[in-house]
Amino acid sequence: MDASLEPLKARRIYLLLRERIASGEISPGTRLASEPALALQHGVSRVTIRRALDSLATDGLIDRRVGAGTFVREPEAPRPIVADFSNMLTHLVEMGRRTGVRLLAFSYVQPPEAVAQALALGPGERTQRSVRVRLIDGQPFSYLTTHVPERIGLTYSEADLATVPLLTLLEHSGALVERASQAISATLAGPDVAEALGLEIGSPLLSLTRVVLGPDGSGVEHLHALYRPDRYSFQMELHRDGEAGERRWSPVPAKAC
Amino acid sequence: MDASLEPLKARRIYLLLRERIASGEISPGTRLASEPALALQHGVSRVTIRRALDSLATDGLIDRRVGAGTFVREPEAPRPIVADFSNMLTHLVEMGRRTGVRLLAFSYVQPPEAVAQALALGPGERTQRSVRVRLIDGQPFSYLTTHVPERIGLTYSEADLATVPLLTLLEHSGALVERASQAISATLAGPDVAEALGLEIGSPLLSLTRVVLGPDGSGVEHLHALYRPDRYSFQMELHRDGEAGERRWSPVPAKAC
DNA sequence: GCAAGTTGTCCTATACGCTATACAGATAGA
DNA sequence: TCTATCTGTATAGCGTATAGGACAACTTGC
Repeated sequence: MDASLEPLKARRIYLLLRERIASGEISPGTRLASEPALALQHGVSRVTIRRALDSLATDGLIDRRVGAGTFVREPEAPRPIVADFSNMLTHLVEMGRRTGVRLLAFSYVQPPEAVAQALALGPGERTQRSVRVRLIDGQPFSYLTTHVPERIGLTYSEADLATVPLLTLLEHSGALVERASQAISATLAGPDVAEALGLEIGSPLLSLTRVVLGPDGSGVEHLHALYRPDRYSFQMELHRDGEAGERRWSPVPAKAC
Repeated sequence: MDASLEPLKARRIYLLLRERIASGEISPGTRLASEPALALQHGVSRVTIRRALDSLATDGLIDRRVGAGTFVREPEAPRPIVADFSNMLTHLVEMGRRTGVRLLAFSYVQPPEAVAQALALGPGERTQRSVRVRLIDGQPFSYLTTHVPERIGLTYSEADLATVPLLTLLEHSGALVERASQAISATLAGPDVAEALGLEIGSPLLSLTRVVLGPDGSGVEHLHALYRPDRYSFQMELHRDGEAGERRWSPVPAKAC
């Protein structure tokens, strides 16, 4: 979780062991090789091994017992939030979890080239830019940067944005929301995002870019979202469809939530 | 490409800038902030900034001009592959791109606990484990670890696996493939994955875990896939559906490919 | 042409990652 | 109980990354 301040060699070994544990290659309850043994195996000093194990320990992945050894801990299952392909949070209500929003920035700006192009804006056309952090049970899990064309953004206030979902604001404002295209990728946490999400710089993040368009192809919203993978993931059910030779996966429609 | 011997801070800044360039956050042709400015922004010395820029320069991502500044170079256009929500590669044929597979490992093993559970295996039941790297135009973009119950895996050979898509093998073998559930997340590259994908250790990766089940709920395949985000991303089209007050996104069905 | 600002190069002092070693306290097995 | 082995802790020393300068060569805009 916080291996980013870690030196090079220790970080490498940390990632290596973390991968082996996560993949189940080293199953829970197993005793790891001793620190001197690991040092020998990896060709580093024992101090370096200890640094790696320290990180694993603060991640809660291992259990160190003096005199006995180091053991892989049973996962605690603080289950992350799960969203389906349409990015709706599911089961939030059933689980009795509370979400919140912190508005970090709000202003009207000249949008980045990529955003202007995606929203099909004219040259010089400005956008309302907002940066929000979403929380679940008081813990931040996503960092959202949105751009909305100025004429649409002016229909609601900064205070609205901090309380009402953006898409609701847009549809109440009369903007017609017809379709969207989104891409999912991965990236690293920069300094600002890392701080807002309570992460180390260089932590992995799930990245989502969504462009919402109206019926006439005009841009309504540009969303760039970064998620903590330990607290949020996309999940979807697929069904095998089609005739033999032409079979493929198709999505199972989302349950309302 | 190889900054692996690079020190800590310089490496971080290298990764950060590289990510921003790859994601288009800093568009091609743009001039970067000056080295002293970058040093100030990131709270490091100019020497460190220069180390990071050196790596970007040898990667061919930036263009440094004495007296003028540092500029983001136009990408050489190895556009990333795009997959839709059902994880089908799209437009591969139209683009005339060739994919390949390298088989890194193949054996029958006692599966990790998590896998055994997902596939609903009995205790002691073994699986066929394979590790493959997929290539596009000779470049690796994904690292796939699959587990298949032994009785199903025995119906095809190691050579088959290196040439024919796994799902095709499974369906030809008589296994009934009914549905699947998958989760998308993000993680960091460990040493082995990093080498196989030609990345630095600690690079961000898109992670997909898919469990394929037969009609009776029996496990058919467990897939753990890691993707280079610069060469691969998930993309999907959504449509706004439902009555007012109950509106939500639904997926636009994939085009056959 | 000139001034301001940029990258390229060199320097020294400091900070720190890493190694190597030693020893104390806890544990487990014979 | 005794012994081997493990983790926890501390120390000293080396090599190098980093900080913080200074200066030259070059470009751009005025």
